[in-house]
Amino acid sequence: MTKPAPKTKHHHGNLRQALIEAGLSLLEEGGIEALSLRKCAARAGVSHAAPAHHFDGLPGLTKAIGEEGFRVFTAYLQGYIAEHTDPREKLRALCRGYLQFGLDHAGLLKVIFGAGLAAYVDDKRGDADAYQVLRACCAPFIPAGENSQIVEIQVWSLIHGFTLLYISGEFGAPPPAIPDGPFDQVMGLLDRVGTAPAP
Amino acid sequence: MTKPAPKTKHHHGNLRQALIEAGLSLLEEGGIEALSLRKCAARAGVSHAAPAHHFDGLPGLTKAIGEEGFRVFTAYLQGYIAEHTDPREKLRALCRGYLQFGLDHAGLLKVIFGAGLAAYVDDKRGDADAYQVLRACCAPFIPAGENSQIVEIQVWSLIHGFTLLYISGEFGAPPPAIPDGPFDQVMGLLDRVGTAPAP
DNA sequence: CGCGCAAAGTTGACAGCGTAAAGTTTAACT
DNA sequence: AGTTAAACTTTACGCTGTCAACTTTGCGCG
Repeated sequence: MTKPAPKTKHHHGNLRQALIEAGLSLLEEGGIEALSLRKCAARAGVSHAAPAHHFDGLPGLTKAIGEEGFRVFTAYLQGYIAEHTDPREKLRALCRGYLQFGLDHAGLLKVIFGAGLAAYVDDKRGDADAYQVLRACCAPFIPAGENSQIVEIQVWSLIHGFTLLYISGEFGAPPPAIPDGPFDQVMGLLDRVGTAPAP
Repeated sequence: MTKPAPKTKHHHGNLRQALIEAGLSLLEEGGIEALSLRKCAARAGVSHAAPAHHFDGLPGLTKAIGEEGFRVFTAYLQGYIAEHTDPREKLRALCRGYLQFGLDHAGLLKVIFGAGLAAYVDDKRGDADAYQVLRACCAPFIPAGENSQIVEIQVWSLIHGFTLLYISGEFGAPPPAIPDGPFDQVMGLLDRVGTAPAP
């Protein structure tokens, strides 16, 4: 399948990517508990010490997996907001994509936010990463002359907290498909974002 | 200090509690990474297999530590809301206590929410646990005839997400004391909780 | 009163983990 | 063709959780 890197292929031919994909599949199958350096190596068909030549230990491999996962995460958000034009619906769709990513890839979400998101954000890529997508969706709701970060942090905190609590079962066993009613009700708080406070 | 359990003291005299407290101190010193069954045993002065007689392995010890931590967490929330009577300020104080607990005991917070909060909630204790405190603080803002859970979930999600993102450094390195301005601005979203949607 | 028995704690072993050092293969480049 | 460095393997070490077997302790019951 994916072989776009003909740089060096002494023995294996594009290990590194094979290790990352092994890690991703381990993550899907057994959650974050199941992720281990040695199992990634075994699944890629190399010895347990081979990854050391491509990553800086387990933290390095985990970071690389997180970077890959962050791209998937970004694609989720972009895919969900794509079908909407109204700013409010767009913001709501962003949150739905956030939650759905958490449901589909719970282990990956923990990897991404386990090391601090800053490790994956590449400022040079412009609006191609998840935080820039959030930023763009929040922009229409920023009151004139106010700190833009406030709204972003409000939205991010709300959906991030909801997603983590939801997938860890705090609101009851989560069905794989998001029930529209309750989700929309909770996210109704977003309708107040950026508006004047109630009297 | 704490010796309220003279049940059995064959050799050690209240191991179990000693193991829990060892785990708590390990958590404070080295975060969740530093918590291990063998280190707890060593710190309590017993062999590495001793904990098996008191807990069901590491998961069992972790759960017990989480229960203890949950009591501290509850005390934080109660302490912070105690000094306020206005419902809005009470709700804000609750959130401040939540965040401050996360700052003071980051490892403990991860233990508590790592296994699902439901493991620690004891319904019989009435309003003495953290969720009941949250419930009580949300009660004044529930619109007549509406599902009370919605507001609770909104508040919980917002402060939970904010706390986790804050302590993991997503908003920049967190100072140990919460800066009032930004915190109040973000929590300003709470002022819209339970009010009619904006036109 | 003393005996037994179960609870509490110790010791030793095992598999799995991450990591480091040393050795071997392989490919590329002069 | 020979050298050199990267890629990979092998071996080993310390740490982890868990299990089984053994020793000690002290309570309760005949």
